[in-house]
Amino acid sequence: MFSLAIHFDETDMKKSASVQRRKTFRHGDLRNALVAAGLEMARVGGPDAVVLREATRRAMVSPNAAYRHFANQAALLDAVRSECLSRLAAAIEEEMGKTGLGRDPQVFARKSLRAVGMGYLRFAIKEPGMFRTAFSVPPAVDVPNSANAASMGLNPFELLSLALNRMQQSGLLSKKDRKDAEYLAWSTVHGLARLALEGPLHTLPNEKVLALGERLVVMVERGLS
Amino acid sequence: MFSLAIHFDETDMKKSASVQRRKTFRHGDLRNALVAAGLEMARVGGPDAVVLREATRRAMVSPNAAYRHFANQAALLDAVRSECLSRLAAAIEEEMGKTGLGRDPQVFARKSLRAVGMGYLRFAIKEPGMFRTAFSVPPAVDVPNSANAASMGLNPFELLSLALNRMQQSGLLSKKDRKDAEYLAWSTVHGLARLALEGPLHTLPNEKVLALGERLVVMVERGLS
DNA sequence: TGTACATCAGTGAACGCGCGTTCACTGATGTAC
DNA sequence: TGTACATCAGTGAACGCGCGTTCACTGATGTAC
Repeated sequence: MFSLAIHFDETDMKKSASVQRRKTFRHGDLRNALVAAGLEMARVGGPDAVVLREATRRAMVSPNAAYRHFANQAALLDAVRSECLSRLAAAIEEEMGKTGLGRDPQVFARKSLRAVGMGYLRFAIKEPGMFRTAFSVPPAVDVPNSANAASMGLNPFELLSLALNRMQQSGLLSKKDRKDAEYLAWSTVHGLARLALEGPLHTLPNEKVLALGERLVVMVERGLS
Repeated sequence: MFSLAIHFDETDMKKSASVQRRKTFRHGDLRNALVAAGLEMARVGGPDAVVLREATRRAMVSPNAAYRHFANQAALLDAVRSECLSRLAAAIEEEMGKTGLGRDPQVFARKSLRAVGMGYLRFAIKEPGMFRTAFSVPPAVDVPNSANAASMGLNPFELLSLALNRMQQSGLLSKKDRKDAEYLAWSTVHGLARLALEGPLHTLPNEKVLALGERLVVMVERGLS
C-alpha cells in the first residue's frame, strides 16, 4: 500500500497530468514506437503532421534518441509512408477476401478488379491522412535510412496487377489491352479518391463517392477492352 | 556621372547584393504583388512553400504589411490557390482553342473532351507546383478573407461540363450516362496527373504519361456510354 | 559462475532558424473647405 | 488655388513557438575471459 507514494513519485507529476515515464533506461522497441507515433500523426494530420520531436515525445524519449534509429526526419517520414502503403494494401486484400472465390473465372476476375478499386477507395475515405501520406511527394534526393522498403506482402499496385491478370486469363482482356492497364485503372480510382479528399469535390458525401467508384470500375472494365 | 554615388546609396548595399528598396512609401499594388510572389513560390515548391513572410520579402515590404490585404497566411494561400485554378483553366482553354471547330459535331465533341483531358494533364506536368497547390487540402475552417473566389471565366470543372454537353448534344452520350459524368471523367485524368507527380509513379517519363492520358480519354469515351 | 569491459541506446542542454502574428507608430495621399 | 486634416498603407521592433539537429555525456546490457 505505501508503495503507492513511490509510484507517485516515479510517474513524474510535474506540469500537467498524464506525463508518464519509462522505468527502463533502454526503451526496447523505440524504432517501432517512433513509426507507430508517426503513423498516428499521419493518420490525423497527413504527411505534414509527421514531426520528429512529437514522435519522440509520444515514445517518452528525448528528441535526439530518434537519431539512433533514423538518419533524419525524412527517414522517419519515409518509414511512416511505407507503413501507410502496407495498410492500404491490407485494406485491399481484405476487400478481395470478402468476394468469395466464384466458380466462373470471368465473374471472379470482375469481382477481383472491383474489390481492388473499392477497397482502395474505402481506405482513402476511412483514413484520409494515411492515404495522403502514402502518396505524398517522394523525398527529393536523400533519405539515407530507408532499409525497410520492401516489407512483406503485395503492394497495392501488385494487387491491381493480379486482378488484371485474372481479367486477361479469363478472356475479358486482350493481351494488347492488358499492357499498362494498371496505370489506367489505378488512375481512375486514385483520382476519385484525391478529389474526394481535397480540392473542389471534398464536400461530396461518402456514399456518393462510393457510388461513383462503382461506376468507375464498370467504366474501366468496359473502356479497357 | 557623380549621381552614381547617390544611386549607390539609395539601393542599399548592406549585406549581400540584390536587395532593392522601393522609393515610394505606398507600394501601390501590394495585394497583387503578394499573390504574384506566393504564386511563384507555389510554382516552385507547392502549397507548403507559400510563406507569408517570404512573400513580403519579395514584394520588398515589411512582414506585417501583408495584414493590410490578407487576414492571415491562410487567406493569402487561398488567393494563390484560386490563381492556380485560373491558370489551369486557361491552359485547358488554350488546348481547346487549338482543336479547330470541326464540322462534324461528334468529332468536335470528342476533340473537346480530349482537349480538356490533355490540357489538364499537360498543365499538371508543366506546372506541378501550381497544380498541387490548386488541389491542396482546403482550409479546415476559417480563411476569412477570400473575396475573389469567383474571378472570371470558366473553371476547369465547367470546361469539362462543356465538353460533356457537346458529347450529349451530338448523341454520343445518353442523358442517363451524362449524369455525374464530370466526376468520372475528371477522376481519370486527375488520378493520372497526381500519380505522375508524386507517389510510386512519379518516375514515369512525361511522354509516357501523355500517352497514357490519350488512352484514358478513349477509355472514358467508351466507358461512359 | 563471476568480473572487466566494449558497445551503443539513451540523456540533457543548447543551437540557430524562420515562421505567423501583434504592437504602437509614421507619413503619403486625397478630400473638404 | 491653398491649406487642414482624416485615412489608412506602410514601418520597426518584438513576441512566443516549435522545429530539426548537434554536442558531450551516461548508464544498462551482453560478451570475453
